[in-house]
Order: sequence, then C-alpha cells, then structure tokens
Amino acid sequence: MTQTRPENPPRRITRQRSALEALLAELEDFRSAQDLHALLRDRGDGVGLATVYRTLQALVEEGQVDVLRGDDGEASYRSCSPVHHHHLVCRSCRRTVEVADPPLERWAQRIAAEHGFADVHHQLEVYGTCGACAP
Amino acid sequence: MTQTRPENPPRRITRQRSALEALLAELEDFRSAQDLHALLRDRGDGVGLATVYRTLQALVEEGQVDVLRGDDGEASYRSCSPVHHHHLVCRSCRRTVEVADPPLERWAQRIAAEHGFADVHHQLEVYGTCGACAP
DNA sequence: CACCATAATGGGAATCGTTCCCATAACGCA
DNA sequence: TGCGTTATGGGAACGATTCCCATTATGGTG
Ligand SMILES: [Zn+2]
Ligand SMILES: [Zn+2]
Ligand SMILES: [Zn+2]
Ligand SMILES: [Zn+2]
Repeated sequence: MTQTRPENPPRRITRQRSALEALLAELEDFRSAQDLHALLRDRGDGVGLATVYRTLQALVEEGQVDVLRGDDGEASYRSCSPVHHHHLVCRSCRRTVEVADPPLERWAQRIAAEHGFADVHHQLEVYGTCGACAP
Repeated sequence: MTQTRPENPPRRITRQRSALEALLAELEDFRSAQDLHALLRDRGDGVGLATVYRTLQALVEEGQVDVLRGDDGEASYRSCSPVHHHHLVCRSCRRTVEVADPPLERWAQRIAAEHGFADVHHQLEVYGTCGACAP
C-alpha cells in the first residue's frame, strides 16, 4: 500500500534485519511485532524488541511488508507481494490469502472524485472463518 | 458493523450518556475518545474519561456508532446510519461521507466462499483529500 | 414520595503496545 | 585495516485504553 524511499541513505544488511526478513519469508500470515520478537528469540536469532519495531517499519516503507490493525489496535505484519492487493483473513487462525478486485479500484476512484476528493487510497480487508477452523 | 445486545439488562439513561450522544449527533466526522472527552468538558457537560470509553463501547455494540483505527492505532468514533456502509474520509480534516458499493458486497461473499471461508465480514475505507483541503 | 437493588460514574492506578534515548557495536567502503 | 556512519538494544518514557472500587444516580415499587 505504502511505497516511499526513492534513493535514501543506503540501508545496511545486518544479522538482525536478515533474521527478521527470513522469518517473515517463511510465515504466511499476519503476526504482531511481539510475536515476531518471540519467534526470533526461540529460533536462536535473538533481536532487540526496538530493532524489531524499527525494521518492520522500514520494511513497510519499502513496500515489502503489509500492516494490519486488529480491533484492539495492535499491529500485525506480513511479507506480501509488491502489487496492490487486499486480504482475506481467517479471524481464528489468521491464515491469510491475497485477493484482488479490479472493479473496486475503479469504484473507489470514481466515488471519491464524485465527492471532490483527490489523492485517493483505500483499504479493504475481508474476514471470515477458514475451512480448517470451521466448527 | 457490529450489532449485538438482544435484550440484555436495560441500559440506564444518565446525564453523561445523553451528553455524549448529543455531542456525537452534531458532529459529522470521526473523533477520538480523548477529543470527545475534551469537547464535553469545554461544553460544560464534563464526563469522566473512563465513562466516555465505556459509553462509546456500548454505542458501538448497539450499532449506533462506527469505529475507525488510525495508522497510529488510535480509535475514532462517529455516529453513523444503521445500514451497512463504508467511509470516504479526508485524511486532512477528517470530513467523512458514508458510501455504499453493492457489487463489493457480493464480491466479498464470493471470493471468500471460493477460498472456503465462511461467516464473512469486510471492512473498506477510502481515504483522500477533500476539496476544501486541496492545496 | 421514599426506598432499594442494581447499574453507572470517575479518578487514579495499572496495562500494554510502541517509541525514545544514547552509549556501544557493526557495516561498508577506501 | 581504519573510519565515518548507521544499526542495535535495554530500559525509560509515552499515550491510549482498561481496571478497580468506593460513591452516586437511576428506575421501578409500594
Ligand atoms: Zn498484503
Ligand atoms: Zn484495492
Ligand atoms: Zn459509518
Ligand atoms: Zn460493504
């Protein structure tokens, strides 16, 4: 969704950053910063909590990671594809699928223009209970 | 979005609750709990912060108020119509317009079903800069 | 109208996710 | 290998939200 950083100061490759990127790469659902911090510790690649937050923030700015705010306001992160998409998330196990809806993109632009809004962005998430979590 | 409370214990009408409902009724954009608390104080109808939070929570459950989480995780509240809708929000002045997109409703159900997800809900917000806030 | 059981209030403490600060360690390039 | 600069991390600081609980107000009832 967000993609800044044109040619800013070069970003250094540190053990911590590599560890976090590797972890995110093998996870396919949204996880909180605290979760990621704990997972890294368990795995042996301990990384300071502050660093986890900083790095996630950077990854989000680079457009490599998407953020999602839960009802409780806690942020969750997921390594996502770079093209615009939305999410279908299981409210029980957090399993996430990337989905796209071209018509929606056009609709958002149109409805915003009709109301005199410019520089339009949007955010859509679909929540449900996945097959594996059904009762 | 949320609508619980079938015939729970009767809810009492207090000065505080009335004041908050009245304030929300005349505001047309999303406001944080802290904002509302301050506005009530300025207006003379002081209400404890804890009560503001509790009451907003109740109003949300009753479906009279919608919540929106900002990028910083802070929640904002707005007195909304009871029918399902989405929001077109000015990222600068917070001005908000309720909008609807029937095709999206169908799409969400379909895409979720295709992936084996049930009990589907969704959430869409469109952000932009309104005419009055244009440069 | 007075009375009571019960729900609501509010001020301050307690949570908890996230950010700050800053001395120290690690990069990357020459 | 040496150096200027960026990244790290532990703990303090923050800020929104929730908890606790003694006190007050509400909505019937008689
Ligand atoms: Zn994504
Ligand atoms: Zn889209
Ligand atoms: Zn609304
Ligand atoms: Zn909808």
